[in-house]
Amino acid sequence: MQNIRTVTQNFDFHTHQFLNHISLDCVVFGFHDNQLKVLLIRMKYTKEWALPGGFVKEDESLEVAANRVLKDRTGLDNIFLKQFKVFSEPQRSDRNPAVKDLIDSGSNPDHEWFNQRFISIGFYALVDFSKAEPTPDFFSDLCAWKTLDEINTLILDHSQILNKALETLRLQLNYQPLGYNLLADKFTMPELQKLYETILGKELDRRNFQRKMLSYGILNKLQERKTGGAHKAPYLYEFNLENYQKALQNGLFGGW
Amino acid sequence: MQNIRTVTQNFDFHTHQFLNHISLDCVVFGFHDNQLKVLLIRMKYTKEWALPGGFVKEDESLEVAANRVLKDRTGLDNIFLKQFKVFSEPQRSDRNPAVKDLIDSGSNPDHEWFNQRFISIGFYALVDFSKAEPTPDFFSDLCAWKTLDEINTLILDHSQILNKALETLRLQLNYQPLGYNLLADKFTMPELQKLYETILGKELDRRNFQRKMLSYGILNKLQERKTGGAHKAPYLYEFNLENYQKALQNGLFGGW
DNA sequence: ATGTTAGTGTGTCATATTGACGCAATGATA
DNA sequence: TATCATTGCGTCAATATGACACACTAACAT
Repeated sequence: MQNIRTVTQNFDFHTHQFLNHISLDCVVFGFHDNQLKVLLIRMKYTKEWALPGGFVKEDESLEVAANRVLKDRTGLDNIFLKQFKVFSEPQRSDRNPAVKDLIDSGSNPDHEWFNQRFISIGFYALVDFSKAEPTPDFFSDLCAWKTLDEINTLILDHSQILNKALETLRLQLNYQPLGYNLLADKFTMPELQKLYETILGKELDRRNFQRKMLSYGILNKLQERKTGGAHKAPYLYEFNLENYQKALQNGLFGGW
Repeated sequence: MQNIRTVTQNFDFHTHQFLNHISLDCVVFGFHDNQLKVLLIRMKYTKEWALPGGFVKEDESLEVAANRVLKDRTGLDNIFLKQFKVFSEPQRSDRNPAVKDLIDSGSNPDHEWFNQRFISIGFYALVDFSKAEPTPDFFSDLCAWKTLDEINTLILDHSQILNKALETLRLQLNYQPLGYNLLADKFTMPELQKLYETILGKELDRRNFQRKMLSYGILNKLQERKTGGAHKAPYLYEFNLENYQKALQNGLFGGW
């Protein structure tokens, strides 16, 4: 019987042609002022904006690593997180020439590391805007929420990652509930609708939205109303956690 | 102004605590005899069954690597491929004790490599069963199609990967067309329906299925009928490629 | 205090979609 | 030529959807 030595003796493990660098990038969504926001960091040296991210330790799963990164960036635990795509184009780590010069200059011993191709796992996260405390990391001097239209160029392929995250979120809206992780505990129907509209990028009929949303059975209507607004006080709702979880598992149906 | 050297001087790049091993695993689906089949390989040394997979070269994207792997396994180019999840649990590379002994024995210099945790990107692929030529790789002595109920234990967490692929496929069925990559050029409505039923794991009403499928406008009905069966000869259909592509892009609606 | 205004709660109605089923036609087999 | 399982094509009630009407109310300006 041949042993594993025989089997593998011709296989070229040790040339390092298969040693890849892994990172993860997080698209962190929050909802505030009836607007969808994304958490970004600004690089210390180049002042470019980027998605928060990090590396994966050898004893961590990606999910654990992403949670660690987001705990660092927001102070929050148990964030709603989902892998959505891996980005691995060989050119994805190519910087624009000006930035590359900056990095290569100063006889920096780490520029080799920086110029490697990283295979990056994209996560999107949904967090309660009001509870997050944006905190920069080792490479950045700023961490802040940005609305989508405030975001111009991002580092590397991060714009592409952001767009894909949005696209994924839009798709998921069609077969799973959303809102629990983005809204306060109590919220109004118009607030929930605005959230949906912002993500979908289109307006929805107020009355039909309510009908459909209620039909899912994931909301508890409260007696309380939200006062202080300039108009008729809307009722407050909360999610029915039990049914919400079930709906996450089993899926909803009907698109928007 | 601080330069990048200052920025990174305290960051521990070089401990290798961030050097991960990457692999990819493919769940290759085919359809034959009205049954869904999955392509598996059998390991030379341990005789365990596994999903076909491979490593990613430093100048390849994941997609290119997966195409390379599948070209090797099936002889086919331009296979329909989709990432669906990354598997990264630290224990995922732990083998069962008996197998581990086999691998560690024989003073095999590569057993360290084999016992590493690999972060593996899961792909699923849809291929025309009749055109694929299953071919084992360097580590395997057999490559063959298996129906789902013929599959028992797979190596490592490959069963989990397979299940997740199936689950993903089921979900995708709700918002994108399927069939072009799995069926022959011409096919009958009952064949298409069987495909859907097999993936969903439940039966569908023949007449309602046809109505819904036709409503998508992705089929061309041919004048030809399929003879040879023991009963009334069903019409043949082909996919309307233009509309099929559009539907892939824009999505369908309504679930099963 | 009163009217205005914009946002809210609730309901209606025509139309489209869905699920469940009927029935005649057909092609190999007995 | 009869049988039988399967196919093509259709019906109908129930349900879901999209578009819209109308009354209500909290804050604000006058």
